[in-house]
Amino acid sequence: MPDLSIKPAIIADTLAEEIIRGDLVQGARLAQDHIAARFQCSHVPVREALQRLVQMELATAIPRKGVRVFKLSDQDHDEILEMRLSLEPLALRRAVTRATSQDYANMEVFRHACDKADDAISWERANRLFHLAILQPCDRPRLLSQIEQLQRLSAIRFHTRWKTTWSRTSDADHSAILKAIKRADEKAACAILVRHLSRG
Amino acid sequence: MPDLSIKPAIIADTLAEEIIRGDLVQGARLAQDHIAARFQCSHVPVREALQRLVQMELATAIPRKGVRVFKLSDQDHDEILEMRLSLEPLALRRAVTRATSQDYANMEVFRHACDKADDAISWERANRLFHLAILQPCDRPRLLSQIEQLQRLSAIRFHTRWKTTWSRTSDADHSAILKAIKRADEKAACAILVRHLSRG
DNA sequence: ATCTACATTTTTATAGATAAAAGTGAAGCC
DNA sequence: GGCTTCACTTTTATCTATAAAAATGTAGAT
Repeated sequence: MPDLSIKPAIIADTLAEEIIRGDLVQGARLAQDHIAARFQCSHVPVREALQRLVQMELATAIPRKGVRVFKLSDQDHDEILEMRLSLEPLALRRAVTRATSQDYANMEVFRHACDKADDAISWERANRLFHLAILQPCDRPRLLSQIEQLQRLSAIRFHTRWKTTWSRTSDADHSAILKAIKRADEKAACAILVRHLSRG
Repeated sequence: MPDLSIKPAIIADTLAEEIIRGDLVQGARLAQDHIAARFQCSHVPVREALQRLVQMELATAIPRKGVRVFKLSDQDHDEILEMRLSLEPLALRRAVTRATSQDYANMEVFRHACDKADDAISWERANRLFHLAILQPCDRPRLLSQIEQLQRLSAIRFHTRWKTTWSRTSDADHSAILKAIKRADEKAACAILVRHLSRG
């Protein structure tokens, strides 16, 4: 969770969500003055916000030429998937052995939110939170935040591709993963997760 | 490679190296005015430089309280090693199948630099470049930069622990890895790398 | 009509000034 | 003596202004 007491954090947070959703089109220019006017501040905090977006890989900066919304190529997507397939099982194995009933409850919340979602945007958000929730108990902060970043990038792709054709479905994989986690079956949980992500 | 035409990049780059080497002690305060005076600029570019350090995980920021040099715990080290053991083989497998003779030559340069190094700092630098060089041909930019970050953090630990007791040695693992890469033996290359990293 | 050179405009990068929050320390009180 | 309060200092966060670089558009030449 970013700190929202500081302007750059607020601005970066807002823009990040818009980029993920596809409200800001890939390659679009992010001009300092324009954003400053929108958030009613000078462009100094905007510069810091843009830097945060660059660090999240949601934007690309070219010195003295400005920053643009990140363009996600097919090759980027392959790489991201590969990294997720490597890191998420790593986190999941640890999470399975450490999860408490409180953690289970938390996972269920987002599984439910996925199934109940009735538009692509809210489904994707819930999905992302679910996939993070099942890994949360792993107790590896930097592993989690790296995965979170990859999941955000995956979300961009989802929105650009299936935003319009999305339709509500109950996700069988999600419940299967949850069941495996609850019976502390790392092997099964990881296997299903890997299959689930590969289909993405 | 960071762009050095812009002040925040220059400042961040310099401070990063100092943090890695341990010149800046863990937990030490990074005050804007002080750094601004040192680099003869206002504190606006300093703020951006500090943000970059935070993004590299070389520093920790607390809003309205300032930023301090990152403190690396034993648990952090475990996590970093775990991630490296997961990501570096992933990169290495791809690198092995893609490496050209030009790449081999590049790897040799840094292997040599390691063996020739006669102080801990230059050895560590060469070592880091070697470990990156063997993965470079993988053609996965974000995987590489993530690994680079983890290697930087490993370097901090090296310097805090073995800076004083370091003595020159020829690294058998390094040449074994290179040989395996040159005969396109992914399995062996990964196995040696994993063992090599685990001994840390 | 197209290209080049130059002037104009726009945008980024940095400086300097100001506001606001946090830290510091001394005086007074229990 | 130790604790609290309040003024003072320091430091962070933000704004406004300026410098510098890039983009844009126009006029003139071929």
